[in-house]
Amino acid sequence: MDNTHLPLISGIRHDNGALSDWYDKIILGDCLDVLRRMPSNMVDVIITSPPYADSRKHTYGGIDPDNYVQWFLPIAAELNRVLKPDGTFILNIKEKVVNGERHTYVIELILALRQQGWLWTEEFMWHKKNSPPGKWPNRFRDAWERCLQFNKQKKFRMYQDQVKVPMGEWAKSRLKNLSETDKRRDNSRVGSGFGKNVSNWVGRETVYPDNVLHLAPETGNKNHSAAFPLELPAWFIKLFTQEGDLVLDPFLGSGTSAAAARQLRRHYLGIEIKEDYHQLAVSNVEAIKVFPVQPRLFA
Amino acid sequence: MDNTHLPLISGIRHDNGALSDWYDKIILGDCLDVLRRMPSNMVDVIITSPPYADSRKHTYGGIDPDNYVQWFLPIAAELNRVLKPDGTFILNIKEKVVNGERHTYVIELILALRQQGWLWTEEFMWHKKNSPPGKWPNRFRDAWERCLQFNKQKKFRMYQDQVKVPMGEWAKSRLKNLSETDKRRDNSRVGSGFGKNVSNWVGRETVYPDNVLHLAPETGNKNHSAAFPLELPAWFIKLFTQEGDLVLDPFLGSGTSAAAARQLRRHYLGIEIKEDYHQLAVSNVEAIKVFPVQPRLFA
DNA sequence: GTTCCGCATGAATCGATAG
DNA sequence: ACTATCGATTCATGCGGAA
Repeated sequence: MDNTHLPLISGIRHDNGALSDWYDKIILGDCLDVLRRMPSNMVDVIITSPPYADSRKHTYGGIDPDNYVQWFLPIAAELNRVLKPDGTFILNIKEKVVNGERHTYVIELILALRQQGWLWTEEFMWHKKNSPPGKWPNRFRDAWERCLQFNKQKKFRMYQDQVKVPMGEWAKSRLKNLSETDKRRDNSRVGSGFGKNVSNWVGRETVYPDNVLHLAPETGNKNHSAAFPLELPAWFIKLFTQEGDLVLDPFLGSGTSAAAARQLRRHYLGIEIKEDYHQLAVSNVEAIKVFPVQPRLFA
Repeated sequence: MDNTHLPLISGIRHDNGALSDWYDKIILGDCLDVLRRMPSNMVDVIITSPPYADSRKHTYGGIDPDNYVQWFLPIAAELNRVLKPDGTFILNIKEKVVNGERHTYVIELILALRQQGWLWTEEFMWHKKNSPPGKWPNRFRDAWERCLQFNKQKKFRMYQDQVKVPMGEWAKSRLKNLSETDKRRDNSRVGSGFGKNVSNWVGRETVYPDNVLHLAPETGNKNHSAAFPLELPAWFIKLFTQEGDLVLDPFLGSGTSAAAARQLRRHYLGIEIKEDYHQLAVSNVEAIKVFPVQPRLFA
């Protein structure tokens, strides 16, 4: 595979060189080591889905739920350092069931991160429309995950207009179980808008979303499985960054965050410890076709 | 208003009399006092939405978020005592935003309840489909609340079949085609003595739900605002109790939990400290029309 | 080219059985 | 007794092949 246009760690100066040396890299290595070499206050948004406790034993060595907080805290400290003061950290995570109970490592992590200085600004909810099946005598299948938002300070950048949703789309994604009458009502509303003030309708074409995301997890459409669908990091990237900003994912996995960043013309920096995942990420990010940053006619 | 058929606290013996003395009552009083007079192990399910920190100041005197856990723990201890060993406690709650952050009293409460002996079995998510509009520079509108499930032991009663839902739209197209194949298969198998295919497909007209509830919050159809819509407690009541079981809500508010229990022919016990809410609850519960519990001919 | 249809698959969990 | 492994259970999506 030809990665020459995607320089890896070997091409990076370790003397706090130009920030752009860190742009658009997919680095093979332990994220704690790599993060410690990065300059401070350079990342605009961090979006990551760290290995779930014990669930990727063969991939990451498996983090014991009881040691999860202690394992994550040093990494979070570095994430805090490299993040810009007005940047945002999005943590996609969900506690697993241990011995019939939801384990508490996630909520303990929230408390620990606050003690570390992070502000727990918000908890978004990712509703997984097609969660894996399963039935147990004491439990239904799990259809949601947390997307925890942390910040370094109360004032942070947020471009809410970038994630406004057309009302039709919103209603569509609202839920598949919308009744036919709802759909008809929606259509009739569009039709009945004819006599109304056009500017009113234009103004109502898009609405702000809420803090619940309805996305289907990506299932084996390629020959890999992504932790989350491209739309998930894309949504947060649009919300918290502008074109040319830097998106960091310290647990890149198959590269979804970096792919989303590239597609949205943000710079990306991904770190992945497993070589096969790293290769997969490079390949997946390469596959993203982007227009040149200035797709205009020659002057 | 004629409440004679809904005896209140004054009609209850304080000597641990018959359990049925506590059935179908709506009690005006402080829930901690009332709970302490109740016999142990008598309640099948507890469903409640306690006063939100600081947000009902004029109603409940306002619980400071920083003291929320300490305020709730003694109540939770009594709830644990009165709950049957195989019963379930559902806590509908959502942390409010304080000083730009989600406050931590809810997740601290989870940890404290576990230390008290509760098992944190599951966290259901209530997605509020029509959440009230609102926009802030750093935050979207909040469209979900937690429904925390706690139990006294790993084995608890759960009637999953009672909350099955129709299959998704996707099944219709498939069901058509597969029904023909299924019939053919069934015919061939009838000859060989295996006749379970048809019944399998009949059973598959409904599927088990997941742990995300999609309900619209009750909008001001009365002149009050209900903490949750009737469907919310109804769902948990169907899931965790059978007809004739006892449903407890120690913070009854306008009576939604008791109304749902009555409608589903469960016994109810509601406690409410504010007199106007108490009256409202009595009125709302009275308004629920139910068939007699034993609509049979005289023996 | 479209549309339709069949099929594999996913960050799961429990209870029983085995060591 | 305590840990490790395995089978059973189940929904909705998107891909690929077929009509």
